[in-house]
Amino acid sequence: MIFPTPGTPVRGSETGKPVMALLDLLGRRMCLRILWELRETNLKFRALQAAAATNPSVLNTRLGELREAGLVERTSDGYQLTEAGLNLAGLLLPLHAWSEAWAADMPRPKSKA
Amino acid sequence: MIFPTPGTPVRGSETGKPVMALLDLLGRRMCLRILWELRETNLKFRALQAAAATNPSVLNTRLGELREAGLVERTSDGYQLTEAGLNLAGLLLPLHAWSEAWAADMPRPKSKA
DNA sequence: TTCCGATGCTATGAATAACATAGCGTTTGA
DNA sequence: TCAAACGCTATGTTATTCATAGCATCGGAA
Repeated sequence: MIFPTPGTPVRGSETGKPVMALLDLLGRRMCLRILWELRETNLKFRALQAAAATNPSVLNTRLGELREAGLVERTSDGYQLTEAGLNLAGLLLPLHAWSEAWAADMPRPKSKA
Repeated sequence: MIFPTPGTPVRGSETGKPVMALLDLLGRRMCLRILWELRETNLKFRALQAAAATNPSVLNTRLGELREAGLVERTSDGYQLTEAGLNLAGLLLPLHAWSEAWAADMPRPKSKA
């Protein structure tokens, strides 16, 4: 599959704009989740697999992409975010608070209407 | 497929935590992209399809999910973000600047080493 | 040195989702 | 009243993901 890289076309965009490559990358299964799980701790392969409740093939594929993208690196202490990865994860942190407000506004889950 | 809703299990998490539902939702193809394209303008179905360079079935599926999630609504003037959707899209805006810095740090696309 | 368990994957086949394209029924405007 | 735009749905093919099994390596204990 196309590897999302700034400067080259990706799914949904031929322009090569970095943000398009990023949106393609982040839109792949478990990608956001991996960044989320690693945001404040290193995790080894199996621990990450358990944390994200995924299967090894998808995990390994995503990890390969994230390493290629310079967001994740493998150390003797497991996978961890690079400096760039940490910066990106930092941008994702507000999603937590947003999601709580979102949940509070959603009548469906507990059908309290 | 499981519909990501706060309070119910989603792919990758049984906890029902809102942020997990959100990460599942955002991790679906074209979901981030749709939010991105609608961030500052309404778009009708076909215009959105062209903007995101996708096919109508995926687009329609995602739009259904996003409308269920209360992030997108359909008006006589096309699809637009709800207030919640606008708030979320606002959180995504910094990705643009981040991606530019990311691209600048990546030696690969232009192999300038 | 020989186990054993943990680790980091790879392999495989089935299930699911996405893709590309055609086209249908309705609305809008001329 | 006709044509173009619109919002999709349908269909068949391809790509991705899922679930599970299993293998090679490594470190530590016996």
